[in-house]
Amino acid sequence: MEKKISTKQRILDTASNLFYYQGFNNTGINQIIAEADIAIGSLYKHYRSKNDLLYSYLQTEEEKFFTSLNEYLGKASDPKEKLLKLVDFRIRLQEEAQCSGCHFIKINAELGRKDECVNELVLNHKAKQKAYLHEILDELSTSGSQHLETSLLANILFLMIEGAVVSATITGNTNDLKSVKAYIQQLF
Amino acid sequence: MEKKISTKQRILDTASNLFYYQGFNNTGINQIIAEADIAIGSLYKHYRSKNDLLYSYLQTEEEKFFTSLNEYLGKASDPKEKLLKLVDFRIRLQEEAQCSGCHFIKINAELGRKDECVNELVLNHKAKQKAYLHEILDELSTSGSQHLETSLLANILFLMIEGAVVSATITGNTNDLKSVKAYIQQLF
DNA sequence: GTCTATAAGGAGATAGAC
DNA sequence: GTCTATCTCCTTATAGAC
Repeated sequence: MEKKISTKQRILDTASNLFYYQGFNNTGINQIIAEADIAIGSLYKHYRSKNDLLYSYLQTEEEKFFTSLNEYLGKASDPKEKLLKLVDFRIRLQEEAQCSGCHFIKINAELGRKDECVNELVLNHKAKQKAYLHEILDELSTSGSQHLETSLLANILFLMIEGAVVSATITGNTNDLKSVKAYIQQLF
Repeated sequence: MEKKISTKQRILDTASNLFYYQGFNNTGINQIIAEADIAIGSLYKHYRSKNDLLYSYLQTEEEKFFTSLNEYLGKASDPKEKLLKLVDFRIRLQEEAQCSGCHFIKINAELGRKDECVNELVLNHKAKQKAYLHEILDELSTSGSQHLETSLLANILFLMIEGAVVSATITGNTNDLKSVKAYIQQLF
């Protein structure tokens, strides 16, 4: 017994794709309702405004990100392997998305920090990514040699990956993400 | 004899600020002419379209960036000092701009790679930044010990800085750019 | 809950007077 | 070269029928 995807979900899926691939400001309500094949009245019954749709989009992406990441790393136990797989995860995401970048960086670039709700979601997402890296590096420093202060190194690795994802958005390839992998290989 | 800034220049300055601080898609022609205090007819005598204004904006920023950078590094001769000053330069730029990020990364995030002219300007700017870092590292590897393949290290430093500038846009501070400086201090 | 019709305003761009 | 007036289209959002 297959359950039909709800209208509300279909609206969110359509809007999410458009926001991500062509930008929030470049996406009109009319295009969303046309591609979701619904009437405008239906949209505003489910979502108060275009901004409400944006918040739902970002919240969903936040949940999807860490669920998928944990799933992807699931088997790995060695911290170095975890680091490499974490970068692999980002490579896979970008290759699946035609190198369209990070949802949160893009929204921040479009809207700045003015919308408090959006900014909080972006800040929170990035803080969680950084904390995730810090956890992995904690395992590394207790099991092996201590190269650098763990906190600084976690920060630096985070920034490298951020830069490499942005570079993927600009160049359309994942070469720089692969450079990050090569650097991690040499570092530990 | 002070020369008055031309109307054309004033249009470009106004548009550039608006594009940078509130985004390209968030900036309307009406706002540009209002803030530049000119009539719409005048704008279209000087620029064919809003896109034409965008190209001029990016070209000007490209020139300003490397002119200012060379000026800032002018005195430095030691390659390690050059690296640190290069990051200092980015810190200063972000602090002067209330951490509003990189002109080119932001435009790429808003418009993607669809507009060939914009994408070429962004790609070219980033390639020049990377090449600049490579040059400095070449001096380092001939004068001192060779830690890593120069090309990979230049890449990695570039990505770190890119990530730290994006982080400044998100957090509103330059802490991560300062982490990059700390990392460079330890690296060489 | 989904629909159509429409409001109210802003977008980018052009014509033509001065 | 600068101006005003205007065109056409699209924007987000609401009202009210079914």
